Amino acid sequence: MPTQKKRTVTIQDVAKTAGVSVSTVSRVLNGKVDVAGETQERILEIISKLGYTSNLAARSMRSHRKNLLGLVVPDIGFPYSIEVMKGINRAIVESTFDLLVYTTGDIHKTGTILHEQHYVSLLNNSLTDGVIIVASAAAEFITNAPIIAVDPHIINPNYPSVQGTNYHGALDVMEYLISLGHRRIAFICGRPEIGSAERRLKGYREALTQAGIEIDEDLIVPGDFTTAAGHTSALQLLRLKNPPTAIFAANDMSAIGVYQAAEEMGLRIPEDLSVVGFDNITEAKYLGLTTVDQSLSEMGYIATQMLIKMANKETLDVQVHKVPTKLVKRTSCLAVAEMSVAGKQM
Amino acid sequence: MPTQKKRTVTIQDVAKTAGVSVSTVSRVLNGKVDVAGETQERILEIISKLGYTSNLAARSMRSHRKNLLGLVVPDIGFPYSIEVMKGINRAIVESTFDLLVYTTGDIHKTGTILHEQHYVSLLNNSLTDGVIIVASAAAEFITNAPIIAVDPHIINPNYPSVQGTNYHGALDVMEYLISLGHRRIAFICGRPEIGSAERRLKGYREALTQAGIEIDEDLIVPGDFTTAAGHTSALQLLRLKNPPTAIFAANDMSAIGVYQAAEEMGLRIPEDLSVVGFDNITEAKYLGLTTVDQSLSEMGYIATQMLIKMANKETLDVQVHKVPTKLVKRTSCLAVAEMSVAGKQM
DNA sequence: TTGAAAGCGCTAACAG
DNA sequence: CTGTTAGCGCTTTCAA
Repeated sequence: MPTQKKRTVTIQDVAKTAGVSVSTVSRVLNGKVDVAGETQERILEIISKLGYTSNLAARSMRSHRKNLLGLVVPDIGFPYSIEVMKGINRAIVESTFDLLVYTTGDIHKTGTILHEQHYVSLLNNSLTDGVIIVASAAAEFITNAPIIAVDPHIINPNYPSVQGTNYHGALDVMEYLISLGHRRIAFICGRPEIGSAERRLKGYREALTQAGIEIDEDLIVPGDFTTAAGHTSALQLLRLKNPPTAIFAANDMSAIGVYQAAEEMGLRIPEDLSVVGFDNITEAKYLGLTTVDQSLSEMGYIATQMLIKMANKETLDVQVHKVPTKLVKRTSCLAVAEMSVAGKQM
Repeated sequence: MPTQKKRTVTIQDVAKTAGVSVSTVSRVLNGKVDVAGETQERILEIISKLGYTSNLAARSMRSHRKNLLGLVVPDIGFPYSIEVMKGINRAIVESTFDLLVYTTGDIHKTGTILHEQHYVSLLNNSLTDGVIIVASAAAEFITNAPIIAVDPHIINPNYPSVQGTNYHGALDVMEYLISLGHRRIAFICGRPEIGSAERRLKGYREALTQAGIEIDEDLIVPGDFTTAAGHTSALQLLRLKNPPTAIFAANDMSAIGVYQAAEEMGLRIPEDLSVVGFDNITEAKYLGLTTVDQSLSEMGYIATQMLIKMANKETLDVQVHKVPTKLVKRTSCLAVAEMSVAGKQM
């Protein structure tokens, strides 16, 4: 392996080479003003000549402000995490903070709540000035530095959080479908342990009640946010004696399952069947399916800004920040594609 | 702010509470066998009661193996980085390593080469067992632990790397376009300082030469991988007295610019104009544009596996690993959308 | 089987 | 303006 030093260059080496004490070097490193110009220059030169880099670990151990934010996310490869990270990224760009993302690659690799708590502590107790936790299942965290949760599973967590308006989004969906003349509208559930999924279901029920449409429990079918489950449940619905004319899926992954099922049954969307999915992050948006955009990226952006405020010891205006959802109506694939190009939504 | 301890719980606190020395606690923490079963249980209990988490910084400073890999990316919000991260994520899941991603959010925030080198050292000299660096511009790195580069700008870097077969991919594109009967094929360049962009251009030229088509330098126009530049250059091309019948864009972002330009000129794709873009990661794939898939995610996957080998002190079979590109022919948006659903490429 | 003590590389008083 | 000194929290000999 080329280009590798045998031993790491430390502040000691720099000090020795420069003929000064380590504290002087440290001062230069930290941009303190009380160093003679000549000394400073010499040290800087030696630093770059030796290829010295300060040891993050040692530095974090001593000083308190690190200008580093942490992000704990179960994986970094799925659309959901990616959307949130886009927003976080934007806020980081605008700030003076850097970002350290910690991931185990897979939520199933290690367990959940315990590990979330562990990683939050790991980062916050040593390296970072605060951490963002995405889709957290834990009810509380032990940490010195501030934390903020994006879309926590718990509805009323014990920590500041950013959440989408899931209930109202569901109301919007139903209002739209009902305005289209639908009376038999089915709902494909999300994972019941997740707060946001339950709010969507609640909105579904409430909208029917308000519209004076009797709730048919046969039209409420299980799901788990996957395309496979959406597919299965949609088939079940479409084979009913009295099938629904519209299906509201708890997320866009499930909606794609519905799309597949409709295709297999030879049904056309939206002529024969209206399909709406919550979320707007997967290929559903290219299939002409109407979706609810809860702007995950916006949630990441706002969360980061809130965290930075906390790291700067400013107080927060609200403990729970709500990001509004938006119904995105679509009719065909081509229309979408052209729209996204015209709007330069790259 | 609720749920926050005033002071971080340290190994000292655990030791004191358990009535043992810190070294005993440390032994338990590190799974050493020479601890009495009874003592171990008691300590474990106290650890969880106190909510103790070991300080990553302090730990890293003393021990050498950290089971942690680093990733340095200029940003985590752009399609390019995201694709690579998907593959890295997959490899991490399969391994015993965790991943720490370091980003400044934006390549322009801080500078480039110097900062890349800095971050690599930062991670590798303290926290991680090795780092992956994406789209690196630096020619060399000073680091103790191993590094691997994904798609480095430099063609022959001084460190192990994973690269796409850019030259051959370009050859494939040209073969395809020529087989369609095109003779006037234009090329929109990428950033000239980037090795992979230059290889694509080289492939373009070589293919023309081999096909006995004279190279018209007017058909080779500048670009910088952005949609805007692709748009401008495409307009320039299409307004030529003798315009091209096909355009090969150095990446898919530029290809979208071409798509926009064609639309403005009232040209239909592919009837009036064939468009091919290198890369397969943006919405280009939903616009019916033919693209070259260089499987960035595969590159991330392989790089991670190579890095793990190095971290385990195994030797590498090759210093430069080539990941083959693949031409993805498309004719219309709908076809693609259906294809991707049928294939369940979520 | 356990404890005491020596640092890892760094920053932050405190003197000078 | 600069050096001395004392740890940060942890792992790791070395003794007991």
